Amino acid sequence: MLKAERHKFIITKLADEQRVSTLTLAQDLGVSEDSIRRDLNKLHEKGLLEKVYGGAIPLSEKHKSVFDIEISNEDRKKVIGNKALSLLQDGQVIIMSGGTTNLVFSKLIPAALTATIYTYSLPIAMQLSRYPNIDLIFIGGKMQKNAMVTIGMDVLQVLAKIKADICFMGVSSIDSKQGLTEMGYEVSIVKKAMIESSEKVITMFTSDKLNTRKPHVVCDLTLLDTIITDLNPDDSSLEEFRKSGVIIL
Amino acid sequence: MLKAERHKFIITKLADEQRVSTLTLAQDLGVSEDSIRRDLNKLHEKGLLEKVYGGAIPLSEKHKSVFDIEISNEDRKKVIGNKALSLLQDGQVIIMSGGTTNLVFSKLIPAALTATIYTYSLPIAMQLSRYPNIDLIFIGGKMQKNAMVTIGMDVLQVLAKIKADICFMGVSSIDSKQGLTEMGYEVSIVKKAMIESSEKVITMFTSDKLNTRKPHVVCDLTLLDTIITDLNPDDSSLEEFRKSGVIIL
DNA sequence: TCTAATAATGCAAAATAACGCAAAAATAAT
DNA sequence: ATTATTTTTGCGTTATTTTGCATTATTAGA
Repeated sequence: MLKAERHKFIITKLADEQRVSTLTLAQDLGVSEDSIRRDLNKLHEKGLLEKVYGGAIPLSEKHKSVFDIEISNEDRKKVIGNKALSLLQDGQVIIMSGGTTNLVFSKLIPAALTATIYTYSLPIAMQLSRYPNIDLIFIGGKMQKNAMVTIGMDVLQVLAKIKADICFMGVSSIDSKQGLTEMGYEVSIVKKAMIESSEKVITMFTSDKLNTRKPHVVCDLTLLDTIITDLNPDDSSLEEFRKSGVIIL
Repeated sequence: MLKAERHKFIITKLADEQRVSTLTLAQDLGVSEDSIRRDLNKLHEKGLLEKVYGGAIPLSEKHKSVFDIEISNEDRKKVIGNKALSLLQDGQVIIMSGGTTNLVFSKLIPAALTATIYTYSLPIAMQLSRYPNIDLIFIGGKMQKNAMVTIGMDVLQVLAKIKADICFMGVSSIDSKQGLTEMGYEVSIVKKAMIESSEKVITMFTSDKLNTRKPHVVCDLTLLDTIITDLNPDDSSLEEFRKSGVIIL
């Protein structure tokens, strides 16, 4: 049994049972407890588990790196993303806002897509950088660190100069009367600029955002071309939106 | 038995059993363990398997997500990063280039540091976005997708307008005669601009980059203020650099 | 505080790997 | 064919890694 196999076994068992004990592992794998301890130390160094007295437990959420982003309601967001795929066409110029909905959407984009995409979100840019046929342009500026997006004048200046075919916009809050609203003033300004620069505006949001409000207004529903939710397009809770004439997917 | 046949056998067996041992393979194929080791090394170089003590295992499906970045020689890079920490001061304006050395360095920065940092590397920006007291500015532009950095005119324009106290620069190649050189033309231009915009220029590189060359010249040694390697500052292989008067950490 | 369990450390033996080298084998050149 | 050249191979030697044990800390819990 190779050391690497032991490591794999330990990781697997840990994921399975949420805890492993030094003694049990030693018996399972037929090696001394010392070896197991050394394995556990190695795996701990690699940041794959948390050592505790008597064994090990999975990594606590805190120590995870910035690079793995927590996505809530991922399933719903996949539903939304899949609907959005139908709007993509080769050759488009696209603006993508930040947010985890857009991030999930990015992962669903077919590898062959040819397009030019502007974004100001770090995680989305990283995701899109694996697509060989996408011209990717990052809109620089001051970083809003929690959301990992750029904001401010620099962003507005760039947006003012471009003209996109379509923009995919995640939203914080949407309400049939108030329209789109955001928590941060600066983000709301950036979104306004995005809308200005795009031929078509697609908003994507999970149904829990429905009929909620935030301090800063982005725009009202009339400026939106399409909204995409995880709900069935003719769900009753979308009634008000249907009246406003926006396309619902 | 031809070498190519052995290779094929090894790959097949590995796919089959998820592990191969040097000893067993030697017996199976009727050659010495040395030959098997050489085979395994070759196959490892080709990126077809993962070598481990006692044999080999299939490639770990690690960097499946764009978000986890493979860092080679991480230990050495940590040594470099730790040395570089001594150059940080509160209140500095800093430019950071891309590269994994800088990424490792970023992770080592003390949480309390107050500074303004410009960067054009997505992974580094993500990493730095967890520091509460750092003003982070991302330099936008067209993305060079494999390196996850922006390049081109937009980057140059921003760099031309800023004046930093210090810049931390990873390098592809350095040679005591040729100076700094890069694989890509555009990256070389960006680095030139970085140097222009910075009071002090710090270059960081692992010792395997020493005395190597790439097509595009960035600058010669005289423009560098400090170089940081994983070697002891008075290592003999740094002799030429000492003569040029640059500070060596 | 005391005690039993668990961990860390240093060490030597065994296993494995790396290195240099010369013989053997394969390949290319004449 | 045969000579020259490169590649491959196995062996001896020297590192490096792994392992279990003995010993010495450290920890958790009564």
